[in-house]
Amino acid sequence: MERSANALDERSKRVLWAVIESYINNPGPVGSRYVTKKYAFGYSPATIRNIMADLEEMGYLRQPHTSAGRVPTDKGYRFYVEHILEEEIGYHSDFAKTILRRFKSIMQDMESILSETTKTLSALSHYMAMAVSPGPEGVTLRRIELLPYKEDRIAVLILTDEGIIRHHIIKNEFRLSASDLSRITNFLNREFAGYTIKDIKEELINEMIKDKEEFDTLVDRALRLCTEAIETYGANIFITGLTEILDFPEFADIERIKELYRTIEDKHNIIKLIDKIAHSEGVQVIIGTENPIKELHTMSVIASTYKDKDRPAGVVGIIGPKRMNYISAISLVDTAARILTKILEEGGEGWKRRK
Amino acid sequence: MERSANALDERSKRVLWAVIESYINNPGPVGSRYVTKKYAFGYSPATIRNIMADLEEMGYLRQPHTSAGRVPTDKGYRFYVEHILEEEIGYHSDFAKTILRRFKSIMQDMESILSETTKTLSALSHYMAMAVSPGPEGVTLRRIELLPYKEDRIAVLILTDEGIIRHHIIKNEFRLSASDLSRITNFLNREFAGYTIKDIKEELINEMIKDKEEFDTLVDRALRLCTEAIETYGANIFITGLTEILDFPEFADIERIKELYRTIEDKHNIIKLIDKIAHSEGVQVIIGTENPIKELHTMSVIASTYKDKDRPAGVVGIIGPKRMNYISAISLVDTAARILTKILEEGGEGWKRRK
DNA sequence: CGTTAGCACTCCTCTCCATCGAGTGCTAAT
DNA sequence: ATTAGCACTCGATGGAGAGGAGTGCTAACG
Repeated sequence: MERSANALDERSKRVLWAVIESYINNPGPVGSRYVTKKYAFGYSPATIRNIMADLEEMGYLRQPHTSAGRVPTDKGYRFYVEHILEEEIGYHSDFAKTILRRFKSIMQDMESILSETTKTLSALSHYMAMAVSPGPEGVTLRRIELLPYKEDRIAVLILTDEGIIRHHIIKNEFRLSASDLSRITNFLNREFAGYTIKDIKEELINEMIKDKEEFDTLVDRALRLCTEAIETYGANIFITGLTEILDFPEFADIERIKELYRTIEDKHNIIKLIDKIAHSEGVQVIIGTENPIKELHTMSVIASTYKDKDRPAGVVGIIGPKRMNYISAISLVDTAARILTKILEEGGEGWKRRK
Repeated sequence: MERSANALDERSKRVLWAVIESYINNPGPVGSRYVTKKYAFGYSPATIRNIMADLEEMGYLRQPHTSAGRVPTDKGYRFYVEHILEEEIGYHSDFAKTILRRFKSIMQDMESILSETTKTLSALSHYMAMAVSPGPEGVTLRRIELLPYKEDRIAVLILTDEGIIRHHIIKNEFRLSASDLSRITNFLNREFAGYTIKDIKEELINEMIKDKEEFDTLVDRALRLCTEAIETYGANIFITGLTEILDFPEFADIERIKELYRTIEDKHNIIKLIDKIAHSEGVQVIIGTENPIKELHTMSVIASTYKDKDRPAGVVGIIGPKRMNYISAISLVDTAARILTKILEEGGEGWKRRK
């Protein structure tokens, strides 16, 4: 009955698949009899038990306690999603329709779109949804405006190609007049428009401050002013739909909820996760302990990057229990990423109206 | 032993006070013996029992079940906070210091300040904190800017006296040029600066659209454009610190947490609550069933309005279990409201630097 | 007449234990 | 290799009983 440690024959695969599907559809360990009833394999429970014992030995399943049914391990889920990912991922047209309809009515800045996306995504998937806006390296400055605000304040408006808008208030340290500001604005746009925020932040400003002696004081002041506004630029994280997953039996334990809530409230935590996803191609599935965030070891994350000019811009995804409907979740996330990529593409040409 | 239905003699008051304080300090019904031990009244438990029975009859206390200790009713808490409110409310200087220190470093727009305020408030009180930014009727337009953005988009920037900044993207339906926009901007500022958003929304625009024939088409277009941007203006609600109250024994029940979370996630819900508070003077305490929101019947809300030009602008407050430390919570909320009022006052004169 | 000691009683909470049932692992038969 | 049969394990369920906190009542007291 010995079989090589990692090779799964066809029959084992089918049983493993059956166990995982059963477990996803209703919680609680799945037993050998249930599998034989639900899936007509043509084997008796005893045979299935043998196979399940093998699968356990190989690390795909485990027993919560002796004489309970089997439950998939992270390795088991991994097997399951690998097979899903091999298939063509279905474009989720319901989702696409819903979300495009919403966008048509708002047609707002990118971050409003991301916020709407997470809402739609969590409503349709019944899991938590998250989205991350492009970071400094993925955002190209289109226009910067310095406007006189209050007596000693200036409002800085940053408009980007990606449809992200940020405003910022800075002190008018040098008591610059409206016409000064207008001149500075022109200068800034001439110098910096078309560069990414990251480039502006790291290279240009440093460089120009270095040989500032060559410039007149107004330019020097312009650089100092916009430094503060530029430096605060950071990606925004949107997370919605905690209520959606609250009813899953895996959150019957109150400590779990508290832990989860604390984890997502601390958004810096999520950054770690994003890095892992941002530089990979296609839909990423992170199961349980594969997650760098310890608090999410009981959860699965499905995420994908959306792109701008063929470079990864931001991340969109779903967070749910490990026992989640991977097929529909993967399809939803993939669709979301495609839509966001499309919006950015069209945005580059001026956000043409969809027909 | 009968005594008139609502009059509390001095001794009863002292006992009631003792029971409530005991209950606030540690959960679980408080018994007659505990009271005599902890507070040296000079009476035996039996006497206290009699008094407590009277207090129960009058509706200030109740028994969770026969032969348990007493627990305050909402009426009991009401008695308690009325006495607190009669006293001079202590200015919470720790809080004031902390928050002013933070503001000094950010010195940002009003909504960032509100966001920071809730964070500090929840961290210091260990309850949930909320804040509401001024609504359309409390916000005076200082400046509006229309900037060409993408090919067929215009970015609208709204700057207000209260330090609230909003940006909005609208369609450039009329293919207006940069110089058109600049002329429109001038026109809008000339006409509307100094009015509240509400006034602009309701009266001015309607009026001007009515006799639009008298105006040239550019003005007509200007009005239409800014209508959309103005109309979306709404108050923002900030709520932080759910994690702070998660550990209180009243949330040992998982359903309670879910319910609470759903309640605060639906921000429209909170609006109802705000109305009740916004038009009252001083610190408001809303105990349990006094709350118009049914889901908050097990909670208490402590809130106060902050003002701008002597008119109520927004609301800041704390949400916690009924069994909460009212004395410190009231002091914190009062201090927060005063600070925000002060910031708005100073903002009116140009956000002068604090010395 | 208010106050107090004493005592029976109530009701919650915790723990223990028996039962039940689902599901396994093993063995022997096919 | 597969299967039927069976003993066994372990969690879940629920009832019984002990323990304890606290009350309400009564009768005695100053």
